[in-house]
Amino acid sequence: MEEEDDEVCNTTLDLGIGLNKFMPKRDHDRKNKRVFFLDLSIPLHSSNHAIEGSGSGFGSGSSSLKVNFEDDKQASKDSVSNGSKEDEDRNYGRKKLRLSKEQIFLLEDTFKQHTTLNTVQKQTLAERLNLKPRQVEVWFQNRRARTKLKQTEVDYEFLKKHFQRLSEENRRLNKELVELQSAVKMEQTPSTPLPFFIQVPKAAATLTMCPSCEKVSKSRGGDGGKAGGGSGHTGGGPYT
DNA sequence: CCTACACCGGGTTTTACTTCA
DNA sequence: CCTGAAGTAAAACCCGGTGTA
Repeated sequence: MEEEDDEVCNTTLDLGIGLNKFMPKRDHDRKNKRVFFLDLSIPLHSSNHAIEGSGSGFGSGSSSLKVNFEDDKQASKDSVSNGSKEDEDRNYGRKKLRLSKEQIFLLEDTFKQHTTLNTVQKQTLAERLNLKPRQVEVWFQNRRARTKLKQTEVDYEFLKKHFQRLSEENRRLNKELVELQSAVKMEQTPSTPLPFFIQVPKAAATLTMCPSCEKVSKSRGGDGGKAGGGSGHTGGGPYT
């Protein structure tokens, strides 16, 4: 609604060639309206503004906040045209406005209080910032997008670390599992020293298992159940 | 139900500015 | 120091979806 007022009733006189920066292309395209402009806008950097008050009284309608754009050179340069020939020469087409520190301060302050604005709040804030409601609206949209992106990055980092912890835990548990399986295997091969004491039945002592092929066979009396060394199976050298 | 409108999120384009070779 | 290419942040825009009167 306020957009319509902004654009249809816009009194901007634009001498540039191409799209008027005060007429969002979106609405122009969509509604195909013919709009005439006579720019009577007040320059942002008129004189000696300053943020008076924190802006916390936003929306109350009794705010005394004023904005100083003077010490922000870029804002002065790029904000709403002051009607000079220089600006007119540069302002045709899409021109990106650089918001001043003071404007951003108030916008951020308002954003902290509420991340979305109703029509009245938007209008009020736009007036206090000497911006168009559409600009305030766009700023809030972009600000929400930035917040969401930042939150996504935070979430990603958290999940990444969580994944690393779980991977580490998984590795540790796998290692433990292998060790336990190995211990169980050793339990079945009494010829090798066990990591813990197990009383082996005498009958079992007569059995030997090749460590490589895991073939269990009855040992001959003379060898005394010697199965270690890994070479017993292949013959090896004569024991002395 | 249909329509017009406002608003929003997501994505893209454009521009101002910074960094660096 | 100057300059131009590359990178970045953010303003502006587009489009589709949704809620509401």
